[in-house]
Amino acid sequence: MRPVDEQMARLRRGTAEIIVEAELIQKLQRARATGTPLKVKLGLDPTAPDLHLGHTVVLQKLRDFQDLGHQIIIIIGDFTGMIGDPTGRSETRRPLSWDEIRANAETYRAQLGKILEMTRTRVEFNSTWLSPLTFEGVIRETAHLTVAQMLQREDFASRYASGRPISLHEFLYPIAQAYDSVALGADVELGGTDQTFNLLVGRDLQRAHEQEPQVALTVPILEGLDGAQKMSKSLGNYVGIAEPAAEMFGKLMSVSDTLMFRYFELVTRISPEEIAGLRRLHPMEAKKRLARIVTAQYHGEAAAAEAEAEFVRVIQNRQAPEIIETVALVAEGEGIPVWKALTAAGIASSNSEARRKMGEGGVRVDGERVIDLERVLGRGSQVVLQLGRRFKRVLVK
RNA sequence: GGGGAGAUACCCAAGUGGCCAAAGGGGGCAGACUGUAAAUCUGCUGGCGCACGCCUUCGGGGGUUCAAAUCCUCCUCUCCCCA
Repeated sequence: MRPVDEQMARLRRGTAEIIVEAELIQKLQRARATGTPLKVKLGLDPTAPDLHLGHTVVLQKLRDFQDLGHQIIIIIGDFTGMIGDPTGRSETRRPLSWDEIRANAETYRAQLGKILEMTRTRVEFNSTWLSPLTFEGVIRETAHLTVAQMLQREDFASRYASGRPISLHEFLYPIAQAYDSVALGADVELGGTDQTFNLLVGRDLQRAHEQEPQVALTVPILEGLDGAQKMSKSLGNYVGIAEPAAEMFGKLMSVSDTLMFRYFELVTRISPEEIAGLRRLHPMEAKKRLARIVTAQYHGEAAAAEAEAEFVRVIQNRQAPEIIETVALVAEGEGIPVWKALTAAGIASSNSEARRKMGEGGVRVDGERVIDLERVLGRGSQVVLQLGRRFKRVLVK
């Protein structure tokens, strides 16, 4: 195991907060002296198995621990998933079936492999120890925490203050997560800064069980493509790591200049010095580098290069994409009206929208703007339909 | 247990019998300008072969009325105050 100083240097990078840093140093020292790796835990929600760049921030930190020779443990929160981490919006979720959980876990495994070394990664389901907890057991655990403690959580406090509902079971989420730490005897738990409270409850509960409290290590929350809210699938402002290369590249190019450097910092492994250098480039060039690096990370260099070429072609040079999906449509009589073709090809979500967009000048047929609602695509014609950034090649039969 | 307030479209929020497919804002989409950035400006933002027409939508059911988001009634959910 590397010297503690060296380990700490790596672990501190890109970290938001380490609670308590001195304790982490102590743990590392002991681990090194006894040759016992630390147990480092990260919980994942089983309901949304599509990882996005937001997840990669914490996963890369987990990888750091792994590289430093520690035991990393992924907890699939199949049990806690039934509760749903309190966000104010989410209600109690529909419990997932075992098959769904298994399927999601497999999806995870495949995606996690892009960042972690899966052969050295322990994966656990928290239903293993949470399901057998009796009501009596739950009472015993909840008795260790107080309502005042729960209200320290910002989300609860603000909802309580503004009169929005807090379901009782929502209190149980942090407790269940904390119990995971107890069950594992975790030394460190990772999470985004929004997890700080939950991680701290873990410390409290471990103390109550006379375990050495875990160190809570948090990483910054990555802003989504909108640059404002946190990246999340439900907000639709995310870049999934399993997305096609071209899409990934395009999404990253649409990020704001400010956000771009945030992404350089949190999503790539580039050193601060290099990032400083990139600031001197034309922002567009720098952004292409970002898109290229990230895309290559998940799709390989070749695919990233191709994605960039496509970007230049379609977006910068305003040409039609290299590959456009072809849709065959059935003509009615002489042909099919453009607006109807737009809907049928799945470019517009309704006929009304298609007509509307035509009127607004947002529709092109073979690159030529078409506003006339009467315009018909004749039988046997083959054209490229375009609404904004959506392209489809249409074959009228 | 008692009293009060509330539930409106993706979100916030106005509307308290017809002029309401429902103000305004946010978000989103499209266009202009660009570097598919940001900022700005413009248009649109329930569906229907498009029709000052029809259908669906103001928490859910039932009712009053020529006409209901608006009135009555029951139900479900939420918040506040008192106990």
